[in-house]
Amino acid sequence: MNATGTARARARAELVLEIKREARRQLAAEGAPALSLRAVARELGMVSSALYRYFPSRDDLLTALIVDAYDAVGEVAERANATRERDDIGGRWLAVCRAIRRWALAHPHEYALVYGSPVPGYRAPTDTIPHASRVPEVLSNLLADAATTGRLAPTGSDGTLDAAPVGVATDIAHLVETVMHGVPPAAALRGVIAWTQLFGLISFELFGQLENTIEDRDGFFDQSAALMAGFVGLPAPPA
Amino acid sequence: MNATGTARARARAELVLEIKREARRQLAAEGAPALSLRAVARELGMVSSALYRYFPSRDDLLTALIVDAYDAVGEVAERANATRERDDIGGRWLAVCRAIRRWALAHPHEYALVYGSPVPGYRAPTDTIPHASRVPEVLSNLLADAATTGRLAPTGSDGTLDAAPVGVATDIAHLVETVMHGVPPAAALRGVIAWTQLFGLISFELFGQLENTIEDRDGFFDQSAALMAGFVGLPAPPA
DNA sequence: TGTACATCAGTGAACGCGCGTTCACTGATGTAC
DNA sequence: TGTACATCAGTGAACGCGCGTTCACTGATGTAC
Repeated sequence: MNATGTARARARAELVLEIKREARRQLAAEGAPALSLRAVARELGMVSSALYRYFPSRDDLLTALIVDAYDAVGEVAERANATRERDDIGGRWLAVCRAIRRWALAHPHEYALVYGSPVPGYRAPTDTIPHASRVPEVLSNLLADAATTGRLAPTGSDGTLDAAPVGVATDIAHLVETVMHGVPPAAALRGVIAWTQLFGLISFELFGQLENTIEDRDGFFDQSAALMAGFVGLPAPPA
Repeated sequence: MNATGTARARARAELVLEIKREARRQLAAEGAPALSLRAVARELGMVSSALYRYFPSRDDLLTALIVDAYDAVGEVAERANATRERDDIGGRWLAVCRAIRRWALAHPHEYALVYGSPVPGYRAPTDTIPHASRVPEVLSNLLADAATTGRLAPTGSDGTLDAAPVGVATDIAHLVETVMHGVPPAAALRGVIAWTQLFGLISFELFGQLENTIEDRDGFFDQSAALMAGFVGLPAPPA
């Protein structure tokens, strides 16, 4: 009865990991809709019904994979963010953008699982929300750091949202309150837009929309990250 | 043997349409991976093997749906573009963006079919390319019109891409040559970025990433379109 | 216009497959006294 | 420390289902003379 529990509990925890590992392998090979409990069990040398000791249904296994994927991309974003000096806002921005893209290219099916079209018939439970928030939080912190250290260039007028409908102003105000402390509303709005651009570009690259248009994917991505930094008012990333 | 062909040929053409219509209905209800030839046939009151007279395999039916979806979104973009005066660049931009989004919201599964994660095991044939190009072409024409009528604001330095890697410069030069006639490279680059942002935002809205973040979706979308127009150097859309 | 033949649409049965999930069971591990 | 009982992991068979695709066939439509 030590910290890691009984032998049985430890075996159980390990098998949960192995099941997810094998499921992730099949996800990478075939995509989410083709993921099957039976195939996972087969590969693990178990009988399919045995999996029900660990996951009550296929959907629960899928949920676990989604949570893991969000955590994985959240973690690479956090780590990339931490590799730069806190004051090196431009460097942090570029590093985070690149890290997310690198993870996406290395794990295209896991990326698709969370940022692609929803799996039909599957409805994500609310437990995934905190895990999904890790990337937005990194970006929000970055913006907040830029704002509070005076490194955020003014974007139009005085930073307020005079042209925005009241609904948008409310949404942005809420974001500023909760995660983007000290960020002027105009910059916060642009930050959210940059966030959608970042994932839009990665999805386009991964899902084939850049075919025959942009061949220098690395170069284009860096250019895009630099220009979007400027759009938000962040200092230019180091070249 | 008139222009529409024999009775048999006309019946055939109609049935092809009906099959696609039913397949689209099931797509909307269940999503692409759940689309089955048998279910389509059943709903049409035919035996499943009869469908093979019209589509040699499930993948061919899927390809037909993809082509139709690209054409549908391309057409709404073209029509929206045509509703404004040719010189009303800002108005055209906003109208096109909104039309694409409206179509996406009305046909989420068709949108996901072409802009979402690829269907596993399905490899799109090259015949889809021209249909996929219709939206980019509308946006490119819009940019070209802005440039040639002097309505494109300069974006940094002299419009050249001095900071861009050579690969990106080549890609952009190719775009300018083929579809963005007369557009300065710097603006063309920003145009492509805006294109990725547009679809990134629509995908985020459709696939649930804006949940608990942006509630005023309409307002946010318009704000985004306006700010991205500015980013590219286009005139501000009318409020 | 009428007939003989070719083309095509649609049928129904079958092949072989894989899936998620349930259930009664055996045997091993853990717990309480 | 030893024993009696409870908990849990994994088995194997089964249920009921739907899928894509093939194939030999019937009967209707179209074509050539």
